[in-house]
Amino acid sequence: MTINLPPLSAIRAFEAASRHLSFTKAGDELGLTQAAVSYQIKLLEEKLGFAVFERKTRKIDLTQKGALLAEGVVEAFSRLRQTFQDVQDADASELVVSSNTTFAVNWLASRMFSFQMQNPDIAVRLVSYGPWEKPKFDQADVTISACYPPPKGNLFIPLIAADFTPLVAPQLAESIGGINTPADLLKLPIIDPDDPWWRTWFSAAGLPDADLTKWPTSRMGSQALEANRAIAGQGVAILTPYFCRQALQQGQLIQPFDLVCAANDESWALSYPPRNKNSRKVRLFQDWVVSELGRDGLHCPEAVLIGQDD
Amino acid sequence: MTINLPPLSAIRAFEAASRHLSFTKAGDELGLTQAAVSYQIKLLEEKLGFAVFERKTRKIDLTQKGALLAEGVVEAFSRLRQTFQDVQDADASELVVSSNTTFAVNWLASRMFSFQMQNPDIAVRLVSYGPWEKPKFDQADVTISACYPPPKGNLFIPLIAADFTPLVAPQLAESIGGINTPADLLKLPIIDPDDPWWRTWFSAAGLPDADLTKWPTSRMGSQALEANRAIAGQGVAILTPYFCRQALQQGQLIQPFDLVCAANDESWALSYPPRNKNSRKVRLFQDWVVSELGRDGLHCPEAVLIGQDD
DNA sequence: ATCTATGCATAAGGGAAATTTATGCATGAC
DNA sequence: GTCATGCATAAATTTCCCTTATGCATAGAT
Repeated sequence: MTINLPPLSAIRAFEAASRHLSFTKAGDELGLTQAAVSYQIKLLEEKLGFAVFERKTRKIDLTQKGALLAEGVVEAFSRLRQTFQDVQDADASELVVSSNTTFAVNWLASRMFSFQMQNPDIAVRLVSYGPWEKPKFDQADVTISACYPPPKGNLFIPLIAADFTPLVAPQLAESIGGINTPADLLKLPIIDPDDPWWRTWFSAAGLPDADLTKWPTSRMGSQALEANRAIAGQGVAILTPYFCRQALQQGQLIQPFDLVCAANDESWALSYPPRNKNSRKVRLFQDWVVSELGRDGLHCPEAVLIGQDD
Repeated sequence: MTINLPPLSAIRAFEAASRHLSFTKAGDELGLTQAAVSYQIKLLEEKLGFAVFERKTRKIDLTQKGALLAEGVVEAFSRLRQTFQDVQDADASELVVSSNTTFAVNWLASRMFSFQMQNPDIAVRLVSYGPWEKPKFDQADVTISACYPPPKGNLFIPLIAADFTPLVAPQLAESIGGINTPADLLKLPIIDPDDPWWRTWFSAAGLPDADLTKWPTSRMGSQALEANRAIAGQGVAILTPYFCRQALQQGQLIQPFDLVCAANDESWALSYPPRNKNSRKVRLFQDWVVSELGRDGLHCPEAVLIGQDD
């Protein structure tokens, strides 16, 4: 099955030289000197044991065997180039974005249209993952994640601080005569009481021992679903205010306390493997995300290299 | 026309890895370590901007794009291998021998059959060149020449000293009452009087001023033709005794004088370009020539490298 | 005929890139 | 839990590829 080929650089030089019938022109095409091509051809002839070019003065011709070789070699390289071209074209035209559901629903979904209008040559495929899945950093061109640090070596841009505070529908707050102290919250149904954010927030609010066990476990899996239940008046949820701007502005939800906690490691961030550093589609997407955030008054730091693995 | 391909060594590693779905096995096939393949694949992915393999535990799979690439790349390499295989097979099975006419007629012709019997897989093409042509060292696998030194770098085996002495048909010698002194030769027609060998020989025989101009110029071009004329009694020729062994043994020719001159640079020799150093067919031919000469009691020195150009 | 420009060959030297060695890590099998 | 397998990674080394600087031959021009 496996015949030993001569050195591939020699074959490549031969391929170009056989098309141009000139070492000098072949060198130009390959970005090499004439001497380099001459060297490679000689090497090839050495390996093969026969001449592939006849050296005339100021021109070269393929020998008979050289011509036979050239035919197959040129075709093989043509096939190679075509293959890479095709796949690279396909790659350039499809952007796979992996995002956790929260970000996808609260942020991406409503804005993606603008990206697609700006970049009609790029097809976007959005792959979201739930809160119990790990982001598939390696299967997407770019990933938006929280909680999980990207693999070492990835490029990383913090987007949005994952801060949180209880939010509640105004009618529900009224139903207990208004919410004045953190303890008042415990009079209401707690949406997703297992979310560790609750414990963090109650501790910061001076109630480290708040009993959160009396409500049934029901992790929703995304802030979008929790927010919907809160808006529907089914309970009080712990949410990131930025994602609920609209509901807050429109009065569907209110924020009873100024106390907003921030998760340390759990900011939303955009990241991608280093091989995409120069990828056009990834750059376009990153720039678009950053500019969208800018329109909300949020400014993102530069991309940094992740130095440590999880 | 010319798309930049990723590094060819990376493509080669990918080709093997995509067939084996294993870096380790690909390394084995290519004669590399697993680490080298891993490195090359990573390099390729870096250049392309997307992954070609999905790393699972203890196995790898092609990604979607990787699979597209693999198809074309494997085919292209298959084409390359086939091409080189075919041409190398063709090369191995045809031996082109360039020889001057003298050696071809006097020596090769009658013996070539034995070589072909010993090596039925090798087709021999004999290209002879006349005395006024230069040997085409570069167009033959192996060249047998005299007078012209092979190009620098060629391998070179002296075969037969080009010595010479006048030979004549016995009847012709009788016709002038026998040949007793070198001057007697001048009473007979001189075949090919322009051959510089005559001047050399007459000088050595004490007649540096022998007048050779009275016979018409007629360079025959090969000892075979001159020998035939001598045998036919048309004159006296200056010939290499080794090539006329048969005629001398059978009494068709006689050698009037023991004086045999040797040409310095003009021995017959076998030579070939250095790229054929390890060529099977050339080695077989060289060994056969040497052994044939050995049967005539002649022993050849080792091959030497030509250090100076003509 | 002489001169010039063009194109390939060659030698020496430098340097980038490929490869190896020596690890580490994850996981599937026992 | 332990071992074996297979890929990843870092550092060091080596290979060999390429360039620079020449030489040489000759076709074409004057």
